[in-house]
Amino acid sequence: MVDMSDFNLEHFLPYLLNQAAEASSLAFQQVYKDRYGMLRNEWRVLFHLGMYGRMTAREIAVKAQLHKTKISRAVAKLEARRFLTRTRDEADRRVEHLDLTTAGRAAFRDLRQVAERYDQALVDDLSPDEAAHLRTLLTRLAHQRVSEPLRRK
Amino acid sequence: MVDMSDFNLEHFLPYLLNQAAEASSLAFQQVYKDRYGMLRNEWRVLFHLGMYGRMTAREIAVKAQLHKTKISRAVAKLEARRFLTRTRDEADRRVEHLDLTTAGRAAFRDLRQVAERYDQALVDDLSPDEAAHLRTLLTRLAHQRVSEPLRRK
DNA sequence: ATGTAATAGTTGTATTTGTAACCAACAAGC
DNA sequence: GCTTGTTGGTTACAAATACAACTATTACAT
Repeated sequence: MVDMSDFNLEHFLPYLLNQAAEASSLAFQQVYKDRYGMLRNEWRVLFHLGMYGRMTAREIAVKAQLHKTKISRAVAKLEARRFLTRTRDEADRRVEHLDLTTAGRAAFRDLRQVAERYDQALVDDLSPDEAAHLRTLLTRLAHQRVSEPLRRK
Repeated sequence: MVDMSDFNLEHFLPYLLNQAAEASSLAFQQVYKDRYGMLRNEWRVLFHLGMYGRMTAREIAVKAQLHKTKISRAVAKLEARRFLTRTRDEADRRVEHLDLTTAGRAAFRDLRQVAERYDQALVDDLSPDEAAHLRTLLTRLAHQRVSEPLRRK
C-alpha cells in the first residue's frame, strides 16, 4: 500500500499548541489592548519588568526568547506612553536599564491580577496535579530544540 | 500587605502555550518554507485539503479557526504555485471547491511525513499515555472560550 | 417581484513583523 | 596607538497581517 499514514492534523503538536495558544490568548489580549492599547510584545516587556524589576533590553530578549528588534520597538512604545524609563549605564554606555514608572507598575498590577484570574479559569476543570503537570510539559516543550528528524527521507 | 501575589509569568498558561507553540513550530516551519516557499497559512490550507480532500474556503476557515482573508490569500498563493485548483460550484455560484493538484498532493505527502516524524521527536521523552493526555488537554484548551473572569475588579 | 439581509470570497489600507544593514561603544590583538 | 571583531540597540524596507469595506450571489420576507 502506497499512501499509508495514520497522521492526524488535529493531533499534530505544533498545530495543536498554536490553536491552544491562540485560543487562550484571545480574551486576555483583548484586555491589555482595550485598557492600555498594548500589543503582545509590549505586554511581555511590561510583565518582565513588573516581575523581575530593572532589566536591560537584551536581558528581556533572552528571557522572553524574543528578537531584539521586537524588544526595541516595544520599549519605544512603552516609553512613549510613559510606562517605563531608560537609564544609560555609565560603565558600559551601550547598555540601557529599563524601569517601570508608577503608571507602568499600576498597569502591571492591574493586568497581573487579570492574568491570575484568567489563568485560574483556564485550568478550572483540571485537578491541581493535572495543571501542574501540564505546565511542566509545556515548559519542556518551550525549551526543547528539535532538529534531527527533519532531514529528507 | 498591599502588593501580594504569587503570580508567576513563566507559569502563565497563555504565555507558556505561546512559547511552546513558537518553539515547536520553528524547525518544522523551516522545512515547508525552505522546500516549498510556504507560509504558515499556506501549509495549513495544504494540510486540510490533503487530510480531508475537497473543501471550500469557508469550510477550511471554520475547521482551522482562521479568518477568511487569511484563507483567501493562502489559496491564491497555493493556486499561483499550482498546488491547488478552484472549481466554481454550479448550484451555488458564490462557492468554490478547492482540490490539490498532483504537485499539491506530493508536497502534502512529503510534509506529512516530516510532520509525523517531527511530532514523534517532540514527544520522544514522554510515555504514550502522557502524550495522549497532553493532546487531550490541549484540544480542550484550543476549544475553550473564557470570558467571565475578565471583568474589571 | 422586489427589497433586505445574509453568505462566499476578495481587495484596500494602515499596522505590524522579519531580516538585514546599520551605528555606537567596548574588547582584544598586535 | 590602530585594526578587527563583538555586543547593545536602532532603523529601513519588504513582506505579512488585521480590519473594514467591497462585489457577487443566494435566501428570505413581504
